[in-house]
Amino acid sequence: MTDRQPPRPTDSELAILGVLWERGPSTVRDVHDALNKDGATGYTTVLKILQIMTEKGLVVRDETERAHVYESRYGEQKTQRQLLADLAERAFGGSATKLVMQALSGRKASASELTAIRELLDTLEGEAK
Amino acid sequence: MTDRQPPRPTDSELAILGVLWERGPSTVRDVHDALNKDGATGYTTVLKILQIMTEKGLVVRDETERAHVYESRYGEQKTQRQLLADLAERAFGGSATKLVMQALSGRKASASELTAIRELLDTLEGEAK
DNA sequence: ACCTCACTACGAAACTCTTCGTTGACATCC
DNA sequence: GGATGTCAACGAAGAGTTTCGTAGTGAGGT
Repeated sequence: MTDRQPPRPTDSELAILGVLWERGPSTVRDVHDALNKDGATGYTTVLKILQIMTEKGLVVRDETERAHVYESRYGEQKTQRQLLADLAERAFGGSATKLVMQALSGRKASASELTAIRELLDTLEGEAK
Repeated sequence: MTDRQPPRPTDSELAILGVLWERGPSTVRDVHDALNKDGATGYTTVLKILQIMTEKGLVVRDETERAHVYESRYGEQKTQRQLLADLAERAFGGSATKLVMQALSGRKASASELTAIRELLDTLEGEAK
């Protein structure tokens, strides 16, 4: 028991997680306001999803104040890696390398982005074995 | 109208698409048998999902024979890129570069894999005006 | 004390996904 | 030509997701 691996977040959950990562611990109203800059989602809808996410263990809730404060339980990078590993497994036959190469060739990257990736490669190659 | 962009395949649909990509056009029985090497999925379940995928436009169906023959409508790479673009949008703030870098640092790659990626980078950088 | 506002909780409705049992059509084999 | 087996189609059940209306509770102002 202790801590199982987190479940895959749905689309709405991911949108909320994005706000929590950006803002840090937030109330329902905070999240709702941040989300409604573009899309329109009802206040109770956000609340409900946050409640479900609490049950799932995706977020933790601080109930000491009247307006409960929610915080993402897992960091942005950890969640992103989880999602990538999941996608690699489901759609790339488990090969993260194939995923990377497809992602690279699938879009135009600017020269500076390519340089950044190349530097990352240098670092990885340096520490590999 | 004409042709809209394909919907995101679900997990089961992706498993079936994997078989179709590997085998080429196949009957329901073909897919079911290929899938049941490891997991256990009922025949009618595979049939039902293929019917739904036909409605969605993810596969095309040849009904000339008694045993209908299904074929993936979109290529493996196209679908993979679609999924990656989707994930980048939903979880990486639209930045495919962040996705790539996260995927690279999130796992150990062998030296040969790193080399392959580096070569791809060279190609991309060459043609990036 | 009372009114009003903000907040959480509850639950229902609509929708999708996954699964499979059943049915009816069709072909093939004695 | 009747039995057997394979096939697509239909429908339904159960779980999960997303949405929101309504109710209840508490806090703060007048």
